[in-house]
Amino acid sequence: MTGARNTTLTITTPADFRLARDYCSYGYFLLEPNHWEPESGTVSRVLTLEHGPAHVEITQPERVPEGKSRPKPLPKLRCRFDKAITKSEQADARAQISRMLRLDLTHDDAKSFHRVDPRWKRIGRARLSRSPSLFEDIIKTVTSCNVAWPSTIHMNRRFCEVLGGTSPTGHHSFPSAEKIARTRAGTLRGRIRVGYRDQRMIDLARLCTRGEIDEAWLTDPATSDDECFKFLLTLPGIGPYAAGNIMQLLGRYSRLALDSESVRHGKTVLGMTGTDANILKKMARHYEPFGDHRFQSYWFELWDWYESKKGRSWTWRKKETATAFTASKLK
DNA sequence: GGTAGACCTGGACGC
DNA sequence: GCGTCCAGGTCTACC
Repeated sequence: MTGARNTTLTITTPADFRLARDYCSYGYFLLEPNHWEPESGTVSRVLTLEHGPAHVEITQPERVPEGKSRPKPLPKLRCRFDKAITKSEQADARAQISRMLRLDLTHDDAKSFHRVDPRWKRIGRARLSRSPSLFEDIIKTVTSCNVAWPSTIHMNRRFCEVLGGTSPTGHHSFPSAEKIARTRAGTLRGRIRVGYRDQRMIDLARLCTRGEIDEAWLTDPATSDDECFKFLLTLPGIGPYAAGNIMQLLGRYSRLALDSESVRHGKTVLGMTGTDANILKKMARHYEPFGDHRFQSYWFELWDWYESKKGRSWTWRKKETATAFTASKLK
């Protein structure tokens, strides 16, 4: 994907940002159209821009500091597109990449979290990756409800293959809200296999296109976590788990997103006993001391457990996780 | 406010 | 290869 006219952007990151660690920090990095190449440390995916889809490859350059032998990542990213993109598209691409990689979370924000939960200071975990858009995060969350992980992978792949746009090098994008809003329920059900989620996803897309899901309001510090959570619960297909998960994707970490994996974690790692409902209550109490960082503490504990089984997340391969990360194989 | 059952898909299992 | 069972979170109806 080289070409003299193709655009390359450089994006400055916070000093503590590490592409491998911070991108491979949440399960969505394994879902299409996202791709992580462990050998080269490259993030790639298609971004939807004003003049059409553009594939981007993102790397973090390294340099060997004077007097040292090991290379250290530089606080910048190199973003190579498969076509030339306009100035306004470049600004949009920067914003989408920044959202995806949580570049808005500063080194000081990370320090605040580590003061509350010092367990993650050494490895430096604080950021959780997400999608370039809130709409994609919402739909991905719905594809993760009431299914096993392989089905979530399949739904996201089909979304891109069936409804996504195509970049000049033949890569598919995640479909826009406008595209899904215009799609028939039968297409979602028959070709993307989303089942009963079909109409709910179309309704979510229509709410997005009408501006009724206002990311600026949802992320405004003046909007309380309770207001945000209550609003999310009014959305079709969004219950307590999905609302909690969308909260963390919005950068609000004061709530947990409790599901069957939480029960497993409570039993397996925290040694909790009782009915599932009892364990969920115990989980909620267990993470209270982490306050506004509850989800980060919970999630990195869960992630650490996966890594104890499967190695560091930045060594995982998408294909292998489709079969290796099912509940029965993680017990 | 709490709870039972339906909603779909796909993996696991038995034959 | 086929049929059956089950897991998974949300929604609705009902008590």
